[in-house]
Amino acid sequence: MAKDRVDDDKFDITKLKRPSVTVDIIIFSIQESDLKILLIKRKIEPFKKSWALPGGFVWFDESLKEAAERELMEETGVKDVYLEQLYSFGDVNRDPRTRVITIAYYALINPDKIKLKADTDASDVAWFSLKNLPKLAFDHDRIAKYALKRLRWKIEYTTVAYSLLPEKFTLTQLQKVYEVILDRKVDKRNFRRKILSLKILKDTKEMTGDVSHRPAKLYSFKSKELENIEII
Amino acid sequence: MAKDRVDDDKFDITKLKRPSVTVDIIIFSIQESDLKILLIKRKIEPFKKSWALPGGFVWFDESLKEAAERELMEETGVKDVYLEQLYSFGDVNRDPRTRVITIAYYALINPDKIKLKADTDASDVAWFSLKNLPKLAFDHDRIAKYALKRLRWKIEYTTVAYSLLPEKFTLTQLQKVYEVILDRKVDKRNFRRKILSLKILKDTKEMTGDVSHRPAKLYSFKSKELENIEII
DNA sequence: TCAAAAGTGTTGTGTGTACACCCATGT
DNA sequence: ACATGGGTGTACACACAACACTTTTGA
Repeated sequence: MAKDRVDDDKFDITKLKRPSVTVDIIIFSIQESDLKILLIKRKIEPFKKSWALPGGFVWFDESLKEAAERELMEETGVKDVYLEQLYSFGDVNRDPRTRVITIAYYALINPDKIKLKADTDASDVAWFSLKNLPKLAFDHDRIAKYALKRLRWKIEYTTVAYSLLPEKFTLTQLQKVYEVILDRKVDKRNFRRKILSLKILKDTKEMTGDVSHRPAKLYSFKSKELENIEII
Repeated sequence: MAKDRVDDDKFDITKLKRPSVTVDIIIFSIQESDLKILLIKRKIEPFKKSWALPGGFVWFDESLKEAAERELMEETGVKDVYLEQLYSFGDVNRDPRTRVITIAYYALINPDKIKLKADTDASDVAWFSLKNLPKLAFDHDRIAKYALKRLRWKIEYTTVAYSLLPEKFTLTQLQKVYEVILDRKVDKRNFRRKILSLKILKDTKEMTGDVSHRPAKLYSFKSKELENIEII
């Protein structure tokens, strides 16, 4: 056993038969009070006409994160959004063509940026509610499920919620983000007391206008650094 | 942008210039009341004679986890231990030879299994305290640091501690696991009250013998399934 | 004046934290 | 008898959960 220890160094690493490496991205956003992800309809086999996560090969001269950023830009036209590595999936037969290992990322996009989706062809790119996903290509169901699990954790224990909201937002909007992601109602008074006690919000001194009910205060996050705090 | 969407399908994926893929493993165990990891001294360039994490190439016909299990077996002779994917590291120049993406795993080994290390050559495989790590090869410092962070989180919020202990253990041993990993003292009475209230331990009705002080009750975990509970 | 969302407090319950002494055993 | 780790309870502070009505605006 010990003798195999340096096996790696015995290979000519330029000749070894190598798996392919891709990145796939789960792009989350909140639209119509619902949590959605972006999917793409495949045009070729395998899984032709199935919906799949956006993704593609990692180039030889770009890092994993750069590959994910590039894919994100290609699919949505957005950049500088929250993007975090999720997990790597490497089962031998997850792609029927050949051995493909994928590094999954997830992105959070706020409504200000989403307008850009208009320039994609609506018939083969679409947002789907997580409550109503079609059967996805490859092992993408599993990946999407895992991403949702991570997002739920992340929103409870960090300040990522800012990535899903516009710069300025009301406490009710913030609460809705929590309710939609966690898929449960949250008590308004307790939520407000808790979130304000964390001192992570800044009162912008502005109010919502043009609403046919009482205007609400607008807040923004003091910091866009991701902080680890128990939020809810 | 949208037109690039199916770039992946335009490549002949058997010919694309591909990064190499390895797995590296951070193998944790508690020895001499200290948290240690297993390192290997490199015999060839680059980083010849530096200490590095055990690892090696992912074969074409094995999953990522199988590759990690194989490496673990090769280095330590153990199997059926706690093994979890940590993160994937893919900076372009992390290996000076060529493009190498590594999927890092971490393993937790209990003292019952560790005897096996004897059959490795002591001069090029060794356990190092995390408080006293040498400078590691490649980006392995960063990987080890990240693994420790994950382990700290994991032990606070799940029942993984069982993986670092023998089948039967005393409450003091369990507490020591927490203290060593979290690197802080824990109050004995509060710890015991908390851990017993979680109902995850079973009283084996046995006691430690042959100790020159009052014997202690031996406990075991009711379940070896990993449970997500706030432990401490 | 109505509809719609904004905003606001109190109380009970449970949980975390701080803290010190006696017990059982082997040498 | 002494050294060593095993084992136990209480009090206070704080956080969480449950719960309903008044306010402000536009239509």
